[in-house]
Amino acid sequence: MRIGELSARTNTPRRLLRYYEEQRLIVASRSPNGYREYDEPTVDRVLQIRGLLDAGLPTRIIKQILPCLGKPRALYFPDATPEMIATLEHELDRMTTRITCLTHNRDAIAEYLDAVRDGNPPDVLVEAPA
Amino acid sequence: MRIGELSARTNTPRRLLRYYEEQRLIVASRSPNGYREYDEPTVDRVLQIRGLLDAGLPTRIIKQILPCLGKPRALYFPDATPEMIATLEHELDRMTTRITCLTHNRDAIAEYLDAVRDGNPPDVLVEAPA
DNA sequence: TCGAACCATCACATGGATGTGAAGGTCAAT
DNA sequence: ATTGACCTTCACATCCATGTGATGGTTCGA
Repeated sequence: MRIGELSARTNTPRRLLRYYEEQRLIVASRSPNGYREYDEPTVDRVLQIRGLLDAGLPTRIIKQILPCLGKPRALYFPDATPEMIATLEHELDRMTTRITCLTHNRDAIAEYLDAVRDGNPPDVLVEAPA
Repeated sequence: MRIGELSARTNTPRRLLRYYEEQRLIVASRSPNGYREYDEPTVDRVLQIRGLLDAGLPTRIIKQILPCLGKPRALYFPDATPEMIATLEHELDRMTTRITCLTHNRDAIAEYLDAVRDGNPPDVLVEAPA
């Protein structure tokens, strides 16, 4: 498919698809006329990239992580240098921390919203900032 | 305490503490000489801010979320306008999505690392990109 | 009284993910 | 043959969280 369709199906601006390619997160072949041509799996890949990006990972890291993910696990299997392993381990920790933090705060917000929704707003209303 | 101590205790550059104040995420009183003066709870607050920031929330959102969090729940209780509730609900969804995505990918990475560590690297090594 | 270690404000720089638009090629339908 | 909807590259702009440094005030101990 061409960039327009990929853009539509992933809900991602064309600009960004080109950017991801520039960052070597995705690849595209070219039609004789120079148009980018994407294959089907790219759709999922872009979705995953967006997810990770939105989750706060920079493209630099995503680039390292992606190859270790998809179904056909070993499809692209870069030499797992110790240095890269270390990066992954580090990022693993960061992700766990993030998850904890996010979960924590999400639960707090949920609880808060529940309280408000039940017409059961917090007991005291001490101060309302300007 | 003054900014130096807060910076040390939260492991946060002074520059950022001033920035958070500018974004109205924290407040500081001033000593007669103009120095910022922080109270104890600010330490936790900064930590929480950093966590949320690292989790990918922008200060704009954090500002809205923070008041709904801390222990003395109703301490700052802005009028919960329907519009703000909507924002919170929306952000709640986003956080959940994020958590799912992060968890998903983290598990995949963990699994991958386990495999590599066990001297049990993926079966096939198809292609190593330049 | 001098220097070191704080603090202040201001302002400009950077990096990463994006937005936006110009200038132009391709192609299908009219 | 022209129009309109695609596509290309290039380049500059924006937002946000940060870095960095200039310039100067305050406080304290040697």
